[in-house]
Amino acid sequence: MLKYQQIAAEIEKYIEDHALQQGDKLPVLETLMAQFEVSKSTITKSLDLLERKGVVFQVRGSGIFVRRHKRKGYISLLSNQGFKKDLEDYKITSKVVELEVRIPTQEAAHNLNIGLDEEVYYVKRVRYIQEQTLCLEESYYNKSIVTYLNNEIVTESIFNYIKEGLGLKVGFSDVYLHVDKLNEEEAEYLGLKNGDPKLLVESVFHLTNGQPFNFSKVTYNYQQSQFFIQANSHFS
Amino acid sequence: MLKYQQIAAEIEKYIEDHALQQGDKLPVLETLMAQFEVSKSTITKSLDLLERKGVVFQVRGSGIFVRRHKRKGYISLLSNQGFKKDLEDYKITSKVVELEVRIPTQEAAHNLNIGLDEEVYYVKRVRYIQEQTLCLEESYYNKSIVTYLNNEIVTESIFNYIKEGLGLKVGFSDVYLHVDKLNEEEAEYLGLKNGDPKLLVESVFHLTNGQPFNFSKVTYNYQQSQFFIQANSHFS
DNA sequence: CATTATAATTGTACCGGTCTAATTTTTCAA
DNA sequence: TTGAAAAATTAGACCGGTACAATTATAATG
Repeated sequence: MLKYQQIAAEIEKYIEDHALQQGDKLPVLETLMAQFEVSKSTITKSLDLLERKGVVFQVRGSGIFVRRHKRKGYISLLSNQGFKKDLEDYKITSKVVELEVRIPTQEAAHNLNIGLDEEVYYVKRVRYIQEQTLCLEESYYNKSIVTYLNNEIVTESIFNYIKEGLGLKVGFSDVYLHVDKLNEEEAEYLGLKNGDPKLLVESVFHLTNGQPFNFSKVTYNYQQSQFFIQANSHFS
Repeated sequence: MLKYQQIAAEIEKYIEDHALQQGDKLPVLETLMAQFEVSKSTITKSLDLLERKGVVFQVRGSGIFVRRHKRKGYISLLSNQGFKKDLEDYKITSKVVELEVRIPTQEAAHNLNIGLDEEVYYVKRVRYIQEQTLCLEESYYNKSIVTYLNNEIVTESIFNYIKEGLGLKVGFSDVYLHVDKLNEEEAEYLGLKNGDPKLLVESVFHLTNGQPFNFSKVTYNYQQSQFFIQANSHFS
C-alpha cells in the first residue's frame, strides 16, 4: 500500500476511533507532515483522497475539518466495489438463479464493446438484505477477460475473485440510473407487485486499461434501496 | 481561473473539437508540459481533474486516453451545480409555485443544522423539460446565509444568483436517493397518477466553509429522469 | 517463427521548496 | 466598545526534481 493511502487510512481511523463530529478540526498540515514524517505533497494527497471520499473538507486559511454524512444504511454510488462495504452491518446473501456461458444480447455486446458472437458469462442472481429481497441482478462478463466463473464464486464476491483470483485491476465504471415499473417477472423475484416502482441501475465496469469487462443491470426493491453520493464543487 | 483548471478546460475542448473517441490517445505528459509550458505537477493536476470528471483515464506506462460515456441526455449526479448543464441541449423551464420566508420543518432544520425558530426561504417549483414535467422541487435556504430571494431569481438559476449575486462559495453536497410511489399531490403536479413510481433526491448543499445553506427535496417524473455517474476505483 | 529476456517509454509516488490567497487573530484608532 | 487595519495562520498553486512501477517496444534466443 502506498504512503498516501496508508496515511489516509490512518487519519480516517483516527476520526472514527475518536468519534470526531462534523466540523471538528484536524491538526494543521505542518503538524501532520511532522507526525507522519512525509512531505507536504504526500499529506495533501492523502487529504484530497479523504475529501473525495467525503471524510474531510479543507478550507484554505482555516484548516481541515471532519465531514460526516448523517444517514446510515445508504449504498454509496461511488464506491464501485459492490455495496457489501456500505452495508457491512447488515447481512447480505445471494441466490444464484442462473450461471452459464452465452452469446450476449445486443445491448450487452454494445456495452462490453464486443461482437455478437463473442462469448460472455451470464449471471443472474437475487440478493437479500436481512432476509428481505434487495435486488435482482443480471450481469454479463466478457469471457475473454473473465475466463472462468463457477457457482461458488458467484455466490460470494465476484469482484473479489476478479481482483484476487484473476489478478485483474478494476479501473473506472459508468453508472446509469432509471426509475420504472416492475414487470411480472421482476416482481416475482423481488416479492413485489407488477407495476410497483423499481430502480434500475446499469453499470459498465472497465479495467484500468480501459477495457470494459462487465455490464450489469440491477433492479432494486424500492423499499430497500437508498443510495447516497457525496459531491464536491471543485471536482466538477 | 487557475492554471490547471484552464489547461483542463483546453484539453477537454480539444477532445470535443477533434471529436476524439473512447480509447484515443492524447499526447504524453512531457509533450503536454512543453505545450502548455508548465511543470509536470500542474499537468498532472489538470489530468486528475479530467479523470474525475470522466473525460480521460490514465494508464501508467502506457498513456492518457479519452473516456467517453455513450449515453446522452442523462443528468450527472456529481455536477452539483444543478442539472442545467447536463441538459443544455434541452429546453428547461420553471414554474414557481410558492416562495416565502418560513419556519423550517423539523427535517429541514435538522439538515440545515439550525434551530426550529430560525427563518428559511421556502421555494416550491415545478421544472419542465421540453414542455413536459421533469420534477417537483421543494427547497429550504438558510435565510441568515441566503439573505434575499425573489420571484425572478427563483424562476431563473438560484445557484447562479447565490454565487454571482451573493458572492457565496458553494463547496460540497450530500445527496440521498430513494424510490417510492407518488402521492396524490405530487402526481397532480407532475401530471402522473397516484401510486406511480418516483425518484426522490434529497440534497444538502454546503458552503466551502462547511455551513449547510440549502436542503432540497426533488421528486422526479420517472419517465423523464435518467441519471449517471462516472466512478473511479482509486477514488474510493 | 514464437518465446523470452532486455531496454525504452510513460505515468505515478514522493521530496522539498516558494509564493499566493483565504481566513483568523491581533492590534490599534476612533 | 466597536470597527477597521495589520499581522499571523493556513491551505493550495506551482515549480523542478529523483526514483519507481507498469506497460510497450525491441532484441536475443531457441
